[in-house]
Amino acid sequence: MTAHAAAVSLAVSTVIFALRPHAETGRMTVWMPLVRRIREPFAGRWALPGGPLEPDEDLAESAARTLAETTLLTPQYLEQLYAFGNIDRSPGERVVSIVYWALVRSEEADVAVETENVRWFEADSVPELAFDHNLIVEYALWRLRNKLEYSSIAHAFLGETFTLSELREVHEAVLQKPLDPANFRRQIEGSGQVVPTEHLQTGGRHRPARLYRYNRAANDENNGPLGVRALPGRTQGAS
Amino acid sequence: MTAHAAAVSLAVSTVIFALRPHAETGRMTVWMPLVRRIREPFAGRWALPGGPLEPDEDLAESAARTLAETTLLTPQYLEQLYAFGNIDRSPGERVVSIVYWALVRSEEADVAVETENVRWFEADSVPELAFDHNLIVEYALWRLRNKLEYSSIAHAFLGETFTLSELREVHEAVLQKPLDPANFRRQIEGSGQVVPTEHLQTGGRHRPARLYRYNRAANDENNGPLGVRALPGRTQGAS
DNA sequence: CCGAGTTAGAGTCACAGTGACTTTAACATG
DNA sequence: CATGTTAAAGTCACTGTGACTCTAACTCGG
Repeated sequence: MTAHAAAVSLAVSTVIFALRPHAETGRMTVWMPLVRRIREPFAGRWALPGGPLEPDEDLAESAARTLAETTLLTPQYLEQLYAFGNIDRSPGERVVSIVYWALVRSEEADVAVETENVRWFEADSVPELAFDHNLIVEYALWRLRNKLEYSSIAHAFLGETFTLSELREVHEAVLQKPLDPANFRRQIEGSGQVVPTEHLQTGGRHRPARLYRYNRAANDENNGPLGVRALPGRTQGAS
Repeated sequence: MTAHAAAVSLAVSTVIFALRPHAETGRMTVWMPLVRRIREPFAGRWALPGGPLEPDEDLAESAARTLAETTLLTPQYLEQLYAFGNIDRSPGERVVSIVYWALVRSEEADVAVETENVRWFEADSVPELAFDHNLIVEYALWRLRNKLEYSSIAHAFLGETFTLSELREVHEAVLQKPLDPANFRRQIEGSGQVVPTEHLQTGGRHRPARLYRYNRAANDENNGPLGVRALPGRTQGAS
């Protein structure tokens, strides 16, 4: 445990997910912001936002910081994904990257900045990235789709309150398949992961839909000893 | 990503699980080997086996090496657990620990060495450990019990072939509850995660039991892009 | 050599959850 | 005010599961 300063650098990167309408079809799909590398190796290539771990910050803090610095976004959900540390993953030097994945609200992603060096890509068709970041993106997408089916993280893409149709749209966008509205309603309501409010959403040319709110208490139970929280500001991880 | 040598040390530790009979009851329970620290901080305390990451080895390699050096064991299963990196988890210096968890066969654990500085503990009642290792053990146990229910890792505790009763005994030991033999058989056989051999195991004072073998092909599908393998020697992780 | 004891392994039954589908409610729009 | 649209509730057949029963095939004690 008592290591002297080794020739191994430690970096923290983050895969950021948001839902945005597809270019042509207009349907919601999964997008992520990438940053252009300005130095070697892989100068000019797109890569995940991140940077070296500062000695005075926790891992999740570092992820949130670099995430905010490059994209000006604040995540609704932030969880550690994996530590990538193969010897040859960075040409020339040895870098171990601890990667986080984050979910941001769609409305926030809509007003996100796009600059010369920050651009949004559809998660399923990112270009060839720097380092092993294509593998990382693939793994993060797999985790997102996996976790959506047994956990309740979909609300992190939405606002404080939402209709069940909106929640279903999130599921459909992530899982890339249509879901039966009636069955979806039955499952979500039965799981207790959301709680109905007394407000309805009118305006559509149809019957008004009830607004629901995420039920934190019912979901905190199955998170294990590390207790991943779904709020910004509060960091999670080891104690 | 291009970090200069920071004041952050990087270590790799491993939580090793094996099944051994309980001291009094004789029933199988989950055990783990711990090593006694011989230097500060926490000198004298028990801790997870591990050490600093060498620049020329992958993360999983480092886990397997320190595991073998201290306990002389070779794991049947080795998977990354989590990266612990809170600022104050190690007094005085900043250490980020990438923790793996491993499963070893029961018969191998039976002949494992016990020295002054290496001792086996029951996983549910380890003493107060060094650093945040109690939290790490708790999380690893949670992952083990969680993953046993949706994946097929139980065979890693057993030999090449095994009866369904032996496999059920592993599940009962890990989950700490009895399972109905008939229902367990139905589920395991239906899942296709094991395949029957043509051999029977005689010798018990009852009807002979068929020996089964782990079905690698049927289980490799749902492991995600990282493809966690269940064999020693072969390392997994990022490419 | 036989009966008792034990576990292997197959089978039964009631019940809960799910996918596919139908029906009614309540809005906006033309 | 008729029409289109989605909300929300309800129906039905099917599947997997927990609890349980029954038969098979061995070892061991007498």
